[in-house]
Amino acid sequence: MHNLPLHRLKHFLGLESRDAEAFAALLGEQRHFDRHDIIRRAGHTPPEIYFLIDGWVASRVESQQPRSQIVKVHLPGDIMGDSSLALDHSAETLLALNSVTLAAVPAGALAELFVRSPRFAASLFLIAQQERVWLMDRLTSVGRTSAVHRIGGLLLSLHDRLQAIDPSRPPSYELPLSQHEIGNVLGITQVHANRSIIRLEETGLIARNGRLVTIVDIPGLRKFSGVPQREFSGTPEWMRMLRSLSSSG
Amino acid sequence: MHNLPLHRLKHFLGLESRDAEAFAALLGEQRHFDRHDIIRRAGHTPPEIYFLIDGWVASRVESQQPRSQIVKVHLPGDIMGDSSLALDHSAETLLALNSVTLAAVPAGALAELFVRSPRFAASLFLIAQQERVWLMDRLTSVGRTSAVHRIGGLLLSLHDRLQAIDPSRPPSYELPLSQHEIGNVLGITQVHANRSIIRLEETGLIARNGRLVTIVDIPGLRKFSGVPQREFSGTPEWMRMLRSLSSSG
DNA sequence: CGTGCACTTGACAGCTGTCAATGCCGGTGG
DNA sequence: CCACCGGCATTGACAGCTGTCAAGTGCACG
Repeated sequence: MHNLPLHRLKHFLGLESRDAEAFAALLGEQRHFDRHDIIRRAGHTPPEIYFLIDGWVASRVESQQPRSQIVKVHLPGDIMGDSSLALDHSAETLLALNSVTLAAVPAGALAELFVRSPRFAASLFLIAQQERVWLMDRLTSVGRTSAVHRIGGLLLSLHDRLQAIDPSRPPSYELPLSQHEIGNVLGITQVHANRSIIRLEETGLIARNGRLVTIVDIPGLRKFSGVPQREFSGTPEWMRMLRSLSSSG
Repeated sequence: MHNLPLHRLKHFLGLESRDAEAFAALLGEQRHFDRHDIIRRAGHTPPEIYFLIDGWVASRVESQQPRSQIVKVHLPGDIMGDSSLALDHSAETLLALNSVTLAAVPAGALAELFVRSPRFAASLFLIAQQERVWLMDRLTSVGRTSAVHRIGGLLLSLHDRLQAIDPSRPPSYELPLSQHEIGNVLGITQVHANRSIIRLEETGLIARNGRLVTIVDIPGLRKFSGVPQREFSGTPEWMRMLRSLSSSG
């Protein structure tokens, strides 16, 4: 049994709230996937969302082949598939990048929680906004920087997010993406991704050992990649007035 | 006095709901801006959001100069500034592209409406998801297609959104963006934007007359640009169970 | 030991950025 | 009214970044 990574939900809810646990109670059976398994294919839309418990998942937009693009790499604690709640046909394919454990929440159960706790609703709203900000940063990186800088930005932002899950973790992690997939995230080809990784390594900002990536110089890489370090507020003032499960039952 | 463009709010709420009007009642005084005026600068975060009543607004992420990137072109009916509700320091600068009329809603008032109408909360959540999907499509366009295709995709998606505001509108509109700004949206330089626009015009898919853009062949341009036509569900089934102002007072 | 997948490297073409000059046009001051 | 000016659009020349094609290497796995 995994210890559920509720850090993202709790970030906006605040520590006194029990809403994260209420959300966890909605989770269905845990499902497991292996690398390259497709969790949900674009076009299908079972009205449910997914909570990523363990492993990495890519969210890929299928434009006309072979122009698909990985728009998000999900890490444990992420909510997945929610961007397709607004669509009749989901926009993204969810693809396991390594061994994955997740659980689903039906949209109806989510709606009930929206009613029971406006604060939970606001929190989910803010998490979606957080995803928008990250997506905007990624668009900026892809739109305005060269391949080497994009790689740096990707490796750094993954580091930042892993750090948020486990602050005691050293600046080093196993990257389960192939270079083809890395290129797919960054909007470059596999061959050019390879060359750019090597050139980034030559700057001394990162080091590699197989797929183990180490950020050697975090401030240096942050400056180099130009990716801003976003500081997301905890529970905003206006959110404290919202009823939470902790105060209603 | 403008007729408020509530089409986007009503899309998910459904016609029987009075929530869109309740939201409209929260709007502060109308404010006016001229082209090039800065509505809100990145870094500042008054806890409020904006409702765009008339005109076009660019949302620009300020990375280290001069690497800023326009991540969204807002049209009437859009909610602006909400992606920064989660941040201590807003990520985006809002910039008037032509004559703009808008009104603000304090975050506190928004929170009250979240409590009074879970259905409104869900609607705002879905609008944020819709923005995520569009942003994902834009990232795909920038990441995986050449400059000519990106221009086509931008012009087509603007057409689609204008069409959603006024379905009777002909496939022709005044584009208030300079070529420098177009390049800034697409992740290319002004010079290359110019060349690409001219090459797109030569395909016969679009026509120009000054800044008046006409989409000559809509299906052709859709195929050419590779931008999918997203169909956003109206009120999803799971949302119908949510209490709305129409049924609670 | 063969097979398949991922990574690496080279050569070359094509797309895009940079630098620079020209033309156009509306607004301003003389 | 006209000269001047600044912003924007257009064009040319050239360099540099990135994609494509192709071949070779290394490694895990059966």
